[in-house]
Formats: sequence, C-alpha cells, structure tokens
Amino acid sequence: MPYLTEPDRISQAIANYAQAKILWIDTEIADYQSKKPRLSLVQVLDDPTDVKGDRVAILDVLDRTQLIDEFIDKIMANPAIEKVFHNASFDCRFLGRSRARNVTCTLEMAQKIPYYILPLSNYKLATLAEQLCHFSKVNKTEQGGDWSLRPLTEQQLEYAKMDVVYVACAHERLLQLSQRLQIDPATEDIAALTLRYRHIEHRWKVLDTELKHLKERLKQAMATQNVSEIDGFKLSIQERKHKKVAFNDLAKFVQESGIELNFPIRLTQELQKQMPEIIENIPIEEDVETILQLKISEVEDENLPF
DNA sequence: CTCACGTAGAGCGGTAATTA
DNA sequence: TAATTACCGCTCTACGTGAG
Repeated sequence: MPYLTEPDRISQAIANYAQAKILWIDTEIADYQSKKPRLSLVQVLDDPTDVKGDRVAILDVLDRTQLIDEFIDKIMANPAIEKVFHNASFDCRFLGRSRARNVTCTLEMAQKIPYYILPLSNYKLATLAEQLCHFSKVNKTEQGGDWSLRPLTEQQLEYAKMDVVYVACAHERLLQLSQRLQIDPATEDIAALTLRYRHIEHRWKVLDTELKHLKERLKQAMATQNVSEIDGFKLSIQERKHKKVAFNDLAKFVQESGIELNFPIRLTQELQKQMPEIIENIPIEEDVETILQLKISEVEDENLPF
C-alpha cells in the first residue's frame, strides 16, 4: 500500500491513474465541523479483486491545492474514467463538484435495490462491507478522527486504505444484484408474476394492516399518555395553519396594486362547469397524461392457483 | 457540525367504483 | 342517475441519512 506524501510521486500517480478505465475512490476530510473543511487524503484503488488493500494508493493532499486541481482535471473531469464512490455527492464536493464526470455512487446503487433483495438496516459503507461483502473486522473508530494532524497514525492509514477496498467490493456485489433486476418487460412471464403476487399478497396484507393498526394505537397511546419517545419510537405533534382568500378579493387587489402575479391556476372540472366562457375567451394551457392503472380483482379461495 | 438528497405523512383534488 | 365512498397521485413540510 503506497502512502504518497511527495508531490512528485503524487503527480506521477495521478498521471498513471488517468489511464485507467475505472477507479474506486474515497476521501478523508479535515476540519469537517468548521466552515472551511479541507481535503486530507484521496485513496485510490484500480483493482477490485484486491481485498487486502495492497494496491490502494493513499495520496496525501492536505493543503496541496495544485495537486487536488491536477486530480480533478486529469481524473474527475475525465469522462473516459468511471469513478466509484460511496455517497459520491459528499466526495465530489471536494473533488470538482459539477465538473466531475462519469461518477458512480454505491450508496445510490444500494438504495435502488429493493429491500427483499438486499435486506440491510442502513446503507453505510461499513454495513455494506460487513453484510454484503462479509468482511469481518470493519473498523469504524477512525471515521470521526482528526485528519488534519500529521503524521497520521497507523490506524488512520489502515482505515483509509480499507475504506476504498470496501467501496470496490460493495460496488462489485451491487453490480451483480442490479443486473439481476434489469429485466426486459417484453420477455416477462406474466403468469408467473401474477402467481407470485397471489402467493405473497395475503401474508403482506396481514402484516401491513397490523403494522398500520399498531402505528395508530401507538400514536394515540403516546399522545394521551404524554410519552414523546420510547425505544426509538418518537412522537411529534405539529399544528398546521392554512390561509385562504376569496378569489374576487385577490383579483381585485392584484389589479389595483399592479403586482406582477403571473402563474397558472388549475381549471378544475368544477370551475370549467361554472364558467364555460373562460375557455373561449382566455388562452388555455393544456397537457395530457396517460395513466396506467392495474386492477387486481378478488380471488375465491377455491380458485387459488396454489 | 454541513449539505444534498430522500422519504413519510397529511391535506387536497380528481376520478373510478359503489350504493341509494 | 345522483350521491357517496374509495383510491390514487401530487404537493408541502419535517425529518432522516450518509460522508468526515
């Protein structure tokens, strides 16, 4: 695992990585509580089969603005290189923001996979590493550490190294899962889908209605017993105020005051009925939408296909 | 702490389905 | 047929989540 601190070597590494087709990247940020957080480390991996992190390069770019710009120019802004991050929007804030091209986010990938395929309580990188990639000792203690100090400790470098290994591994596994979900509607077996639907529909209804009932009872019970929080169940009570005016008053006010109030108002069926002459005398903005609606009829017990 | 998205829940309006 | 009910989707807001 090369830990690069010399500007020349970092520059050379950037040039090398600029030739890659895909890179797995993670960053560490110093002074993140302050108004001016600084990029501390950029960890890069070009080989997803490296589970120990031997091939990870850790670029020490603390206060090395020119090297960061070089990284942004040659790698982040280069659309020919796919860059994979976990929670990419966070890292991109320090690596070129909107200039970044061809960026993949493992957090977004994981969130798109339905829960029944990937049943995780959250999509933190550590969780993906442990439960999706089966890494055993995932270290999280350094996450809140101070990345502005030098020299960095062995534990910090180890953490920084493994993080990007987790990104690469999680990315590989997520790719496999999402490929399974890419199904061509033209070749779907509709009969098999309806059968599967009927199979789980009853179980789902039983659980879903009980869950909703429990929630309702909890809300009422917590409100009347003045329990605002218990075992992770939090009750919030809000009041909402709405304001309305008579349309005539509003129209009169706008006309008299000369305010520029130009926005479309939906002509509901009711309004169209009330004032059919509007449609003839005022230009109307019209759009049409197509709604696909799936109706699922009741099924008799004896006719159940299973 | 910050920042950028997500998401849940409630109100509302429109339409389909059901009932008188 | 008209009135009522059920359901769906949109919008707004509060809150959650992930990174370090």
